[in-house]
Amino acid sequence: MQKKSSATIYDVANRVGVSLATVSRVVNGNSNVRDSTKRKVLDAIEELGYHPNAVARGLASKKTTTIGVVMPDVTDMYYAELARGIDDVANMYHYDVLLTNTDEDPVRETMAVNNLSSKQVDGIIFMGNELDREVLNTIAAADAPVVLAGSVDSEGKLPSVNINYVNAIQEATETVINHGHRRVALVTGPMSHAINRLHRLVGYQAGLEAAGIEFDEGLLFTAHQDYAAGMQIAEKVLQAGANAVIAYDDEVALGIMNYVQEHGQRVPEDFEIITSNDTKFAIVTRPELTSIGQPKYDIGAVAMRMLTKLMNNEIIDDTQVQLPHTLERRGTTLD
Amino acid sequence: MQKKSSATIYDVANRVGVSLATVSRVVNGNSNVRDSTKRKVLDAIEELGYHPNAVARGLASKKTTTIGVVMPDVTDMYYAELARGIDDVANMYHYDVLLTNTDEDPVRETMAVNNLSSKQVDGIIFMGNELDREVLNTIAAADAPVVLAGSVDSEGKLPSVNINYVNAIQEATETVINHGHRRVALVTGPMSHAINRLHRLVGYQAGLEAAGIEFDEGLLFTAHQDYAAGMQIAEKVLQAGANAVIAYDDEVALGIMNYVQEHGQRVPEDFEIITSNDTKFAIVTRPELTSIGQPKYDIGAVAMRMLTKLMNNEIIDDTQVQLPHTLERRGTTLD
DNA sequence: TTGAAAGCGCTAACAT
DNA sequence: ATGTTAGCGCTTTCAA
Repeated sequence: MQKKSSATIYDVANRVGVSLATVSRVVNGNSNVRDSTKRKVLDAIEELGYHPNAVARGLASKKTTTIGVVMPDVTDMYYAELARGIDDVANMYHYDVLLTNTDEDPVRETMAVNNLSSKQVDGIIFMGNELDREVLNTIAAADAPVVLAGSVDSEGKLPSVNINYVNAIQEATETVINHGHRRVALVTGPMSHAINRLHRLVGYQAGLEAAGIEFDEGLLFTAHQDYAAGMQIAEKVLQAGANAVIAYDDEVALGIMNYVQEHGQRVPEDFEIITSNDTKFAIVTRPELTSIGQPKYDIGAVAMRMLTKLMNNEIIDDTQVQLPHTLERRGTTLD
Repeated sequence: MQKKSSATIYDVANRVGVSLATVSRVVNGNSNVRDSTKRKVLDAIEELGYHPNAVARGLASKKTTTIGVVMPDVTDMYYAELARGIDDVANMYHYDVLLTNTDEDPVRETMAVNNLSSKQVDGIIFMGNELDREVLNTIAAADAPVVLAGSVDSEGKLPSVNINYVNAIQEATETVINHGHRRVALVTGPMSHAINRLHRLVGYQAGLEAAGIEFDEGLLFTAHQDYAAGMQIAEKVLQAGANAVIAYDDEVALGIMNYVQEHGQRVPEDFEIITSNDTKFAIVTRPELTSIGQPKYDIGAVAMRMLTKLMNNEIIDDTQVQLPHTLERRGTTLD
């Protein structure tokens, strides 16, 4: 099978009788081309079916107009919605997106970033957990800016777009407490992740403290980010005597909801639930999930927009953006 | 800001005192290198922190080890799960994935494919609807093989991985009819899409015919692929006097379920529902959705595997793969 | 406004 | 086993 090698810029130049440079100029919209020649070049491009080779262009210009997106899992609705925001504004600015799933495995996160920089991406959007120093160095060496979307780094120094997790969780915690449910459990991911240790837990504790409730480590739970894990942890949550739960993931929250309901709890009368991501999952069940409202699409979109500026060496006033969050009161809380 | 230009193959060669070719050989695992020099080269690579530039490699070798994935929407769980299967085996074979959302807009599908081929992807996985002739030609010209995943082309000629939609829908239709629900509605996407016209509708009609029920066009409905659309169409479904529905999308099915329940129907006693994609959405509600079971991850994985063979010019016995489907009987059907 | 020419970093014959 | 030498298709000074 022979590659029907497509026309190159050289063929176009030849056809018209101009130099490569001239063709390159019209292709790239450079103004310094006489209208008549421009027209001739355009015609030749049309006739020859010429399409610029982005790889060659990337090598010559050192810009690939490609960015890398590193995320835990596309099938996680939260990240998928961020990814959609990223992709839309990436397209808007004519960037393509190289996508990698890592399942939050630090080893794969590192490999992903290294791989992306060998592909010479112009920038990276990172979603996940800790980006270790080594990786950061790799990125720095590759001179590709990074922005975190819906993620935090423990030093809080990297450009990032988030909501204020501390406040959001605190408000959620206070909400159920105010409804008289004072045994509130917190279900998050591992405390080794900065976002859980430095944000969610802190907000939770602040909520307790505001109500004068002593922190009880026995009400702290860790669960994987899926429905089955929610079902599983729910048993322990109930055993711990909780009558409310703040969950960090909608599928987990749903697992908990179904489990507790099937074990004699009325939701929300006996047991309240607030979830964190307000994905599509939150509204398909009965009752619907009360949730922290996050502008997920916007988090992705703003992160990507910030990245375009970084890639362009533009000055950015604030690289630590916090978008507003809400509390979407629905059926799993009282009132 | 100055790019700390990283080491090139040239630097490594210089350092060791060998030629570019030799370094290239060890980097690419070519056996024709003496062990001692190989070691020296490896050391130099380590010391210099050399990372191969994939763009340069792509230009020289005409292989980018990148494939393109064109899909309607990452936030659609069905496609997200396919994408995960694709990504996993892509990584397994050391390909990177360039992802594009098209919202099933033919214009954007075309643009996406054109763009991907200008980026010189080695192959494309397409999910969506009709790939028009023009686009197909573009791809052919780019010499990049394409395989459809969870999608069909009206001519049925492109390499593809699917389930047997006709049989699956027919079985679903017969199932509810056997339960005595003979007014069964079909909710799909637009009939302009081959998969609806040539597969789903056909299976539905076959199911009716097997039961000796006459086809009633009034029980045919079109809805967007989301929850709100399901809610909306449900009203009409009820007005049409249906007592069962076969839906092509889980979110749509959920919208229908919630609507009909809120309008006096008991599910499944009065009204049965069978959905098609068996995504995570199917099991989080009460009742859980009865669904056609599709090996979504595998559809993606197998499609990607097939693509690797195609990119490798390997002989493939069957380019029209149909994976087995099931019927997952859950709470929205009787028995 | 246009052209000439030197790369970008690497692979792949072809020699040796 | 290793080196030489052309490119790959394009951008980008620098001249004209």
